[in-house]
Amino acid sequence: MNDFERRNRPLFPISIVMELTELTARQIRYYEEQQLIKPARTKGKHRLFSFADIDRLLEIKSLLDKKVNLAGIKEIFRRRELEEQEKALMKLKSKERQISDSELRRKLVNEVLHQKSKYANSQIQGDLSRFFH
DNA sequence: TTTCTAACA
DNA sequence: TGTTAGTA
Repeated sequence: MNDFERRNRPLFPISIVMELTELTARQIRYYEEQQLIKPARTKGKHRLFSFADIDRLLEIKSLLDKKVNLAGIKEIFRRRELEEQEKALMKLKSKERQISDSELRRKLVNEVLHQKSKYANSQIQGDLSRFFH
């Protein structure tokens, strides 16, 4: 199990979350109603919170202390998600470039080893394969 | 007993 | 946001 799965695993009933966050059940349910958190549910419809949910609730509490209203908090979370998506996209693009580079290298090596280069007939066509593994 | 939803204060 | 009613 990786860290992401660990952080997002639904484990705690609302009573535990109330203790950890010092929020009332009413507040926790209300923040969910306002889409600031999305705890999982048991088959009996009871909420199950993850460590990530708890972190989020603590941050909500902190921001409310700083006089940020729920709309503002929602906006902050929205921007953070956009940043993360942007970051994930850059990572994918980077990976694609790496694949392209390795593919290009593979083709070049293949050309030289099989003397397919347009310089195959030049005098430097000598055995370049010794430069590759 | 705990938690849930809905509704009123 | 607190509180209460009636449930599952």
